[in-house]
Amino acid sequence: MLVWERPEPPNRPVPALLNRERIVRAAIHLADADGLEAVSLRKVATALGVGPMRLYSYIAGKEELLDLMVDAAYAEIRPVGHGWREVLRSLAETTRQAAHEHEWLADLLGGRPQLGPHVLARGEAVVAALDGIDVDDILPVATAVDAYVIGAVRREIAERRAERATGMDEKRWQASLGPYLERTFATGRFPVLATVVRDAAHLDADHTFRIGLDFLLDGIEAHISR
Amino acid sequence: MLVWERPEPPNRPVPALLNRERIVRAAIHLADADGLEAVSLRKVATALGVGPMRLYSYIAGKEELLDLMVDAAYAEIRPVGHGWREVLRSLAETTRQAAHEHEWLADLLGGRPQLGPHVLARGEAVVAALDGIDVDDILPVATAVDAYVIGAVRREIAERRAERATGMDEKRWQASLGPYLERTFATGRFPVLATVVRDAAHLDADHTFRIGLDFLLDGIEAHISR
DNA sequence: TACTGATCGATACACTGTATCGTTAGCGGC
DNA sequence: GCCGCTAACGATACAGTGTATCGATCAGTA
Repeated sequence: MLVWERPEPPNRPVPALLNRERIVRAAIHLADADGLEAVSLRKVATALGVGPMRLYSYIAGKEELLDLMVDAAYAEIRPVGHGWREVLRSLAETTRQAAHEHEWLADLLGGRPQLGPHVLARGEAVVAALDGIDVDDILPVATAVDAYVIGAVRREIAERRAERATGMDEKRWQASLGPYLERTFATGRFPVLATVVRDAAHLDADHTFRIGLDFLLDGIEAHISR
Repeated sequence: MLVWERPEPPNRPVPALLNRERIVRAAIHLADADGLEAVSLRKVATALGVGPMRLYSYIAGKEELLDLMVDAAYAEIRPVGHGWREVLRSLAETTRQAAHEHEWLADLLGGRPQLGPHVLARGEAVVAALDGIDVDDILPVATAVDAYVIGAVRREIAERRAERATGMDEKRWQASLGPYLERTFATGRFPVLATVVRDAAHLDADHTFRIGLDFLLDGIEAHISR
C-alpha cells in the first residue's frame, strides 16, 4: 500500500509528539539549509529529539520521506490566470519558483512518479483550467509542459551550483563560460561551438527559461487552435 | 582542475592494468545490470581486481566517476539528418534511446553541467547542423530541446520503473492507472482529473514523447521562420 | 492485580565514500 | 653494481548511511 492512502498510526494516548507533517517539515528544513545529501533519517530524527527507528512508524523508508517532501513542496504550486496559455505559463513559472526556493526539489523532479495529494490537486487545478481544450489533448499538453519545466529547472539549478562552486558570479561565469571552456575552445576541437558560444548574445536564466517555454506554448497553440 | 583536461597519471613502467576507460566501463557495466545505486567505488574496484583506493589516482571522487559515465554514454549520441528540424528531432530521439539503453542515465541527466569531450562534440555536431539559423537563436533552441528531452525521459523512466515494481505490464498499468489511482479517484476529490484520465485516449510512451517534441519543434519553426 | 499486546528505541549489521600513512617498487646518480 | 630518493600503492580506519532485530516498556483489559 502506498504512503498516500496508508493512514498514520493511531494517536498514542499521550498526545503524539510526532507525525508525518512534523517529520517532513524537519527534513525540508535540513534540505533547504544544506542540500538533499544533508537529509538522513538520523539527522531528521535527531532534529525531532527521537531515535532514528521512530520514523519507521510513519514512513516505510527514506524514499517515502523524499516523496512526502516533494508532495509538500507541490502544495505551494497552484497555477493561476485565465485561459489555457496563462494557466500553463503560471504552472511552469510557479513550479520553477518552488525549485528556486527549494533547490533540492530539482534533484527529485522527475525521479519518481508523483502521486501525492498535493501533486494530484495541482493536476486537478490545471486540468480544470484547460476545459476549453479537446479532452484528448489535455494530458499530452500538460505532460509536455511538465517535461520541459523539469529539464529546464534541473539544468538551471545544476549550473547555478557549479557557478557557486567556482565562486564566480553569474556575469563573470557566463562571460568566460568558465576558464575550462576557454581553454578547451582554445584547442580548436570545437570550432563551430566555440564561435557560437563566444559570439552569440547570452541570455540570463529567466530569459532562457521563458524563451523555451514560449516555443512550447506557441507549438501547443498552433495545435489546439487547428 | 576538471577531469576533462587533467591528464591521466603517466603510464607505470609495467603496462598499467588500469585506466579511466576501464574504470568507467566497469562502472557502466554495474549500472546497466543493477542500476546506479549498485555503483560503488568498492564494487567497481573489486570488478577490476584492485583495492578501492587505486581508483583515486584516476578520479577525484565518485562524482567524477559519474560525470565520466555520462560523458561515455553521450559518445553514442550523434544527431543525423538534413535540416534543422530533422537534426533536432534526431538529437532528441538518440538521447532518449541512450537513456533507454542505460536507464541510470536518466538519474544523472541534468544533475550536473556536462562539459565532457563527448558532450561538447555532440554540441558541436548540433550547432554545425543548425548553421542556417540566426546565431542568437541557436543556443536557446538547442537548450530548449535538451530541457524537454531531459524532463520527458526522466518521467518516462520513472514511470517504467514504477510499472516494473508493480509487476504489471504497460497495458494493464495504463488501463487502470494503478489500483491506487482508481481508489483515489473513487473518493471524488479530483473529479475533473479523474474524468480526463478515465475518458481521454491514452498514448504510449513513444507517442507521448513525440507529440510533446512536435509541439516544441513547431514553436521553434514559427520563431525562426519569422 | 495480573496479563497481553502494541509500541518503543538501543544495538547491530552491512555498506558507503574517502583520509591517512606505512610499505613497496622502480629509477637516476654515484 | 649499489644506494637513496620519490612516487605509487593499498591496508586500515573513520565517520556516516539505511534499516533489521529484539528485548524492554507501557497502556488497556479481564
